[in-house]
Amino acid sequence: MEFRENEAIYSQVASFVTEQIMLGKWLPGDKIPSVRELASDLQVNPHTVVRAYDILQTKEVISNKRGIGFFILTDAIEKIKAFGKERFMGQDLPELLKSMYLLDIGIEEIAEKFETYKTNINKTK
Amino acid sequence: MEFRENEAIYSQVASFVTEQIMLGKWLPGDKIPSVRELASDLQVNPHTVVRAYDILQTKEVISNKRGIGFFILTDAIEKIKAFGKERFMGQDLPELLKSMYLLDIGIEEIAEKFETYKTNINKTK
Amino acid sequence: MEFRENEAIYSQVASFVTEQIMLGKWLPGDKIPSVRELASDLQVNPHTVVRAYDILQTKEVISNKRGIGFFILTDAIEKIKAFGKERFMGQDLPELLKSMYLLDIGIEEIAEKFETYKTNINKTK
Amino acid sequence: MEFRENEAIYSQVASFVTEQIMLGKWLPGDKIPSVRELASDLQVNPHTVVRAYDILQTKEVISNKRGIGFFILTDAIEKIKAFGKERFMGQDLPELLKSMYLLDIGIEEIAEKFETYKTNINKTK
DNA sequence: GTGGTCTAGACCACG
DNA sequence: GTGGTCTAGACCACC
Repeated sequence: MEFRENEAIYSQVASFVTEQIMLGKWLPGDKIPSVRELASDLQVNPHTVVRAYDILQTKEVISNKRGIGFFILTDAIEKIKAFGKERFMGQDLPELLKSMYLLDIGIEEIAEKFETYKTNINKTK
Repeated sequence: MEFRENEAIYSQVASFVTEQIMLGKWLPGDKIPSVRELASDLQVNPHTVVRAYDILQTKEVISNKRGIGFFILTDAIEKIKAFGKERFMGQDLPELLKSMYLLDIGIEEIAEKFETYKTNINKTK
Repeated sequence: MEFRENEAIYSQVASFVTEQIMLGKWLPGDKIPSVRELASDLQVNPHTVVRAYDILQTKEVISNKRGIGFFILTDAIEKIKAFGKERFMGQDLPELLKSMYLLDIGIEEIAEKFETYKTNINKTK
Repeated sequence: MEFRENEAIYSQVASFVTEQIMLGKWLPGDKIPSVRELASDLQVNPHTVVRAYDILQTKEVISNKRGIGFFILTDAIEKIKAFGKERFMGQDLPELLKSMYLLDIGIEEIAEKFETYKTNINKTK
């Protein structure tokens, strides 16, 4: 896996996990890869995965069964949506609107890109 | 002025300057505040303003007349739009579309917020 | 049975056994549940129960009759009180007093809660 | 500084900081020692102090001024009391009451120890 | 096997 | 100077 330069790896690992859940690749109730396993898969230090799992645990997306591993909580998807929407509405969206206004970009252009994006996603499925 | 946690202050200072220009508060050809003055106004370290001006100079938005100060270049607005659009289309927008897709946010919601945003901007003018 | 996060499960299992004895639910001289039985009842790994019984054996609260099972020793209650009081006075209480002092909690508040606690216990009997 | 065996060092460092505040040795609004400084003072790895500060920042006891250091928030004492009281009432107190009941310890004994504790504290002041 | 913690040492962006 | 991040490697308790 490749990581973006401008965001901390542990944060991207956490996002990776949430995406697996949101895309239905990992299911609520299931065990997720162990710290060492995911670290090996993603070619990062176990410490970094620990930090990512720690964040997800705080957000009540995953939970630790001692001595066994981490499991996806049954209401993980709702939690992810709640956190994500809060962030989107409070931070991302205001930035987006400001950029659109200042750069003189119309909503039609965004709508078009969004359609293209969704089409591409469905193709790769 | 208050700064967002997730972005470097010098970067937000640079954005502040470009916004003044885009909003027509500071005009091309005019002199902008001295490093010390802006640092004092925004309550930041002068070092930080130097770095912001440095970036804007690299982007050919402002120019330094030695011993006098920094001036907004005549084609600053075009430069800002070019840089801004590139960044927006290449980096910000893809992230946003992904969030919208995963969080199940429709384009209509964005369109509505955008209208509200534009209305509010015009009121404050 | 639910377990507290901050304490090892085997330790809580051991506490569970001592409580059954102190509350008179299990009597000195009697046989206690087999490792497998208790593990099944409490939904824990048999390994964990083994460890708990091991500790209680060391503290001379229970004793193993090979091939038959574990039995509560006749002086179990005295042993439990001795161990418990030592731990309470030497470790738990000092921490608690410090917390009470720093958080500005009065002894009256504790006394009141204690009365309520005792009343509730007697009701459930 | 010496650390207890049964509690993580980072947690004890966090407690150390809160105690300095509660005892009035460090004041709200003031800067606390830098990560490296405290790590050196307490003879621990800087990483460990980072983790402690991270927790305190989450609890809104301290706040980071970028490039300068961590500062005690003005309402730190209230925050500490709130967190502490919640923990005490929800976790420590129930344990305390149970121990008192099972070990047959009276409230008078606790009261006496508490008085002794407070007297000793005042002497060392 | 699992996660949790700690150290040592390095590099980086930021102010 | 400040904090933030990452790695490598080790040890531990627990299940």
